[in-house]
Amino acid sequence: MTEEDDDASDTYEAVFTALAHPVRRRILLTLNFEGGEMTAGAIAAMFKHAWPTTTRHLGVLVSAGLLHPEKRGRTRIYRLERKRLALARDWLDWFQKDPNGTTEGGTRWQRRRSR
Amino acid sequence: MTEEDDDASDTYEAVFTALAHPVRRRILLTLNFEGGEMTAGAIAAMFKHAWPTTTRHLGVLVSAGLLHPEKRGRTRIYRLERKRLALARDWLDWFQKDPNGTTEGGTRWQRRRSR
DNA sequence: CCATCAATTAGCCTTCGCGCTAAATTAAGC
DNA sequence: GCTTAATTTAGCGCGAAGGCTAATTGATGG
Repeated sequence: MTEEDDDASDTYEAVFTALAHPVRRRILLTLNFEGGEMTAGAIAAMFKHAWPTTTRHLGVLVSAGLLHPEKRGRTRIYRLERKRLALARDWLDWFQKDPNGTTEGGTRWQRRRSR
Repeated sequence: MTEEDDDASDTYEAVFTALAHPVRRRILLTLNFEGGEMTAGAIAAMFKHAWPTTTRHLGVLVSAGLLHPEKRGRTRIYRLERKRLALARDWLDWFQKDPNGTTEGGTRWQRRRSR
């Protein structure tokens, strides 16, 4: 039970840490826009910084589970893992609904965004 | 136009960086569960680490716009800013819907979570 | 097989995050 | 007004993040 909690905590830590850097967010957004898959070269070409820097960012995204790498010939393809992003989205969703089902505590609960 | 983008980028950077640390996520969750408001002392009492450490975490959350501080007598009350959390949630939401309205690119688009 | 292209790995350096303790602030209470 | 309680500010130390260049791997093509 305690271990499960730690695992979950580690998961969120990795995901939100990965999302914290603008370069990594831009990689995710572009990947999303481009259909979910890109080569390392195409991703590295987006930035002015050195290629190894991009490689490192890709590593962070992969170990957070947000990207999945696949070797194809001499190029490497990175695929977006939308389920992992949904996990973070769902965590944030807790703050938009009634926290525990009770109405105690004073603050009234507005239900925003019906969709 | 470019400045607006930078501002937005800074906003997301601050918010996701704030969310990256387990202590700060726990503060937000507890605050949510407790109705949205707590004193600094009550928050600090949740953790085994020193009080100034909590003060610093609260500072990070405040400058990310996720918490709003209010002086009341000699105690300080921190209030949860749910709109700010919704902003991060909405950013993540882009990855769960059709990215640009077109169906090109191959990946089929599933619409998860009807609620 | 040798050269080349795609990408990663190794190693360096600087800045930043986050823990601590000690000192300072500020409001209440007697 | 002095003490006590609530909280922040100052400053230190260490380890990790994130940039760079140089070197290495591994698949392709001639």
